[in-house]
Amino acid sequence: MSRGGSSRWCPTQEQLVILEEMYRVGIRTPNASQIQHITAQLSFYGKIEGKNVFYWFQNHKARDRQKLRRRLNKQLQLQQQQYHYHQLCNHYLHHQLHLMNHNHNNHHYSHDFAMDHQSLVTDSSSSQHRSFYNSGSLALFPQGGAGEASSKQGIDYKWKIDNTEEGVMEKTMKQDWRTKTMMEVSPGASYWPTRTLETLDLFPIRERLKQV
Amino acid sequence: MSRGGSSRWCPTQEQLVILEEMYRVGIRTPNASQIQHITAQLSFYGKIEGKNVFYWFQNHKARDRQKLRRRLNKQLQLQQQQYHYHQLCNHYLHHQLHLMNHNHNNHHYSHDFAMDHQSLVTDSSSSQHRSFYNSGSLALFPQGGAGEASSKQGIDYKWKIDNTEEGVMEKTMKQDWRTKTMMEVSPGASYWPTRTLETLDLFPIRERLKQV
DNA sequence: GCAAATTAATGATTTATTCAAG
DNA sequence: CTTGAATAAATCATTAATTTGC
Repeated sequence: MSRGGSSRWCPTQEQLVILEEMYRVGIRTPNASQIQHITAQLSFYGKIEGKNVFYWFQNHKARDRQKLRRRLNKQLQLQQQQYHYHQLCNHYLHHQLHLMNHNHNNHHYSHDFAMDHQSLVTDSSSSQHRSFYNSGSLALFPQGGAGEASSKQGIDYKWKIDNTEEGVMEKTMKQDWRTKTMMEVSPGASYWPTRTLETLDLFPIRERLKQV
Repeated sequence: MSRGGSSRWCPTQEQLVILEEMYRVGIRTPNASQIQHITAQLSFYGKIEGKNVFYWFQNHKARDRQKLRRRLNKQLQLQQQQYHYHQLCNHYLHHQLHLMNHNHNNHHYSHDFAMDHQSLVTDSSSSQHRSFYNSGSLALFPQGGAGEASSKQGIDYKWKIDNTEEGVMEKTMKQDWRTKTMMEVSPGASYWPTRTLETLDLFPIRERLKQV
C-alpha cells in the first residue's frame, strides 16, 4: 500500500501493554462483543480495527504455545542426552533386582541379569555395538538366549524407536491404526479386542463432559 | 469372571516399568506391528494381550494430558490470585510513565495520570469502589473526563472481564466472531479484513513444512 | 554515524484438525 | 458418514531490529 498509512496495523505501546495485560489475566479468544469493546477502548490510543484485535489474540496465543512447546522439547532433548547409557543400565538393573525380591508370585525367571545387561547394548547376532547416547535410539528388551520362556514364543525381535521429540512423534502417528491393524496382523492371533456389537445410544447415561 | 484369572489384565511390575519407560522416551500411539512386538516381549513377564498394550498407551496418554492440564490450570489460578490489586496499579502506572517519556511521536495525551490511576479503582459516576483483588474483575481503561481525545470519540465504556480460569474462558468464547461481528457492528465501520479473491493453488510454491 | 543488507518479530491469511450435530 | 463451526497450525508478508561495510 502506498498512500495513506502502512499496509498493516502497528500497535502503539499503550495498546500493546493493555493487550498483553488482558492476555495475562486470561483472555485468549475474545468473542465479537468483547472484541468490539476492546477495539473501542484501544482506539483511544491510536488507530485500530476489530480484526487487529482478533488477529493479535490468535497470534499471541499461538506463539505462546509455540514457545512453551519449544522449551519443553529442548528440555526433553537435554534430559535424554544426559541420560547416559550406564545410567539406563543401572536403572534397569536396579528394577530387575527389586522385582526379583518382590514379585515372585506369578513367574519364574530362567534368565540371568548378565544376559539382560548385555542385551541392552549388544546385538547378539551381529555383535555390532550401538550406545543409546550415540545412536539416539534405545533397545529396551532382553534379546535371545533366555531359554524356555523366550524360545517358547520365538521372540527375537529387536525393538528400536526413534528418539525424536514429542511434536514429531505425535504428528507422524496420526493414522487410524485399527484398520491398518486388521490388514497387517495374521488372522489367527486373537489380537484385537472383541468388540460388542454396536448398539444405538438411545438413552445416553449422561451428557458428555468436557475434561478439565 | 470366576475361574482362571481376574477379569482384566493386571500388569506385572516389570511390564509396567517397561511400558512407562517406553512412554517416557516418546512412544504414544504404537502401530499394529509395534504393539505386536511389545506384546510378545512383555509376555515374557506375564500374561498379556495386544489390546492391553493398546489400551494402556491410550489411557496413559490421556491421563498424562489431563494431569498436565490440571497443573497448568492450578498454576494459572494461583498466579491470578497472587496478583494483588496494588501490584496491578503500580504496573499500570509504571508503564504509563514509561510511555509518557518514550512514545510522543504518534499521539498527544490530554488526560493526566492521576485520572488514569483513579479510574483503576473508582467509577467516576458512582464513586463506588471495587478492588481487583476483591471483585475478581479488572478495569483497564481510563474513564471519562479526558477532554478532547476522549470526547472526540465519545468513549465512555466501562470494561470488565471475568477473571475466571482458562478452561471456562475457552468454553464461553466458542463462537465465530466474524459472522457475528458482521451482524452486530454498524455497517459503516470498515471492520472486517478485506479479503483478496481466492485463487486456486495449482502449483504450490513449496511443500508445506512442519513446525519444530 | 549511516544506509544497504540481513535477520528477527509479528500482523494477516490460508490450510488442517477437531468436535459435535444431523 | 457427512457437514459445519470453531480453533490450531502453518505460512505468507511486512515491519522493526540488527549487523555490516564504508
